[in-house]
Amino acid sequence: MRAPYGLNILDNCLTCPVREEHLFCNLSPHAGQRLNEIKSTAVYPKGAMLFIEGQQPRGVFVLCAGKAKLSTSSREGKTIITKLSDAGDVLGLNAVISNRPYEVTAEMMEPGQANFIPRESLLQFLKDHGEVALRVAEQLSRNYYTAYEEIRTLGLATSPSEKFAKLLLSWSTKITQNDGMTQVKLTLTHEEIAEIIGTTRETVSRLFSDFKKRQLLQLKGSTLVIRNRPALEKIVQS
Amino acid sequence: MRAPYGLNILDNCLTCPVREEHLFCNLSPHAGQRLNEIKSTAVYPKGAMLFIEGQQPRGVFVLCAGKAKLSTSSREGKTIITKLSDAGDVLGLNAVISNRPYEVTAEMMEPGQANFIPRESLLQFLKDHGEVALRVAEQLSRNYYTAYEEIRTLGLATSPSEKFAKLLLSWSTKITQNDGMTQVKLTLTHEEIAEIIGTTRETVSRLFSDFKKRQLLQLKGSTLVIRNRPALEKIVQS
DNA sequence: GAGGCTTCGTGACCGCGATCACAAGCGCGA
DNA sequence: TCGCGCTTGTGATCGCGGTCACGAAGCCTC
Repeated sequence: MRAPYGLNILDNCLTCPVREEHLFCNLSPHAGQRLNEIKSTAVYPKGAMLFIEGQQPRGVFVLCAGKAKLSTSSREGKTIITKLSDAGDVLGLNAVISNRPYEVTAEMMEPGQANFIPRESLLQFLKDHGEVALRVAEQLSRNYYTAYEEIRTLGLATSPSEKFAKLLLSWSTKITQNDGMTQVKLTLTHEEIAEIIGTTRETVSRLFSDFKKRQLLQLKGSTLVIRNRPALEKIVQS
Repeated sequence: MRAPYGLNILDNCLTCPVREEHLFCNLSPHAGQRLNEIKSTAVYPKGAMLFIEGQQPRGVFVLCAGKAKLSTSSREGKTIITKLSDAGDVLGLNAVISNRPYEVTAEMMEPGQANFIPRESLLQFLKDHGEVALRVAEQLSRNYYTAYEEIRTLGLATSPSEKFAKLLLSWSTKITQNDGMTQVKLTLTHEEIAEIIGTTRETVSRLFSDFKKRQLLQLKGSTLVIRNRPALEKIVQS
């Protein structure tokens, strides 16, 4: 079975083998059944907007395949990326729970697939299944921690190099290599990195040059090799 | 009845007349009763730390009287204040729900009183009363929004003056005067304001002078008068 | 393979705000 | 009331990073 955008449709992406902490995994059979009834699956091309900052919350999206970036921007056009999401993440939960407008824009960075659960159905579902409500609370709590980390980064780290080092480390912890080094596939443009750490494209460019010169990292094509983690950690130190 | 620190002890500060959205208000009689059993009340002097960043979560504090500041700091000693709390606020909820260390330090800014609910008791209470769990989710969602606003402020507003204006406006919306102007009791030091907007004490001093010169605000003793809201809003514009 | 669009590298400049330093104001307790 | 310590005002300096400007290098389409 072949979907648009060269993507294989996943049969039921609510059952996620990977993420233990996933909101809708390991539900009771009854709850799982009910969830399947109220969800609907759709496929999105690169650049698709799942929802846009300021819109009334229609519902949540459970990302099954593909990556999405969450961002917010000021009137003057300055944009910051607050989170990169991938399969398993639940998007729009805060807005739905608190019935406020989506606080961020969710844009697909590559073709992907997501389950949509309308707001009213979800709220009813949570009322009927109290045990899931507590898991929602836990998920919201995780969201909060992520946001909180962001505050620390933006508020406490003064220099762009500090934030850059922090970002690199956050990438390298995900995929650890057998030897001391770590390599990550670099899918972001300098512009996007700048929007994550709150600086300009040019500064990111200069940071890359600088860090290469200082033997902290290395670029093989689009693969980023972290060569000296301790030194990066020393730059961060917060 | 007279408590230490010149504070009148409140009889039962879980019943709050003011805040409709309060977590533990308007509970079912049974739940309210149960809550009363597991909570304990204490009185704190100015400067008391309810909990400290990094500590294992012992439980939540429901602030009944007094103000508290939530802050986090880096190893180098730089500190940011993430929130000012007053009566009705629930502190430490995120840490308790997700069982992670307290992410901030909560310090009393003036003498006050708080109810303490131990972690285990609270979790059991939430399991027994599913309807309260959903309200916890809503509270967490509000916490998230607050954090999110902070991210926008720190990440999108470039200049200190922008953040300062934003802060002033957030104060002035709370107490509106009959004429165009608003006045607020200023209880924070310049140092603390600096820690809120992420700049230095000197810059805050200069901002005050500057804004006074530009007729945006005025100081009568410790009372801050906002004289030109539209102009402040124009400075913010994000 | 040629053209055009996005992304990236780098130099030059400059202004803002951090830092340091010190004096003056203010409040609070002995 | 005095004096000490916490606050606040303000000047001088300086370096980082934002901004502008341009050219080079990928990369996808036709």
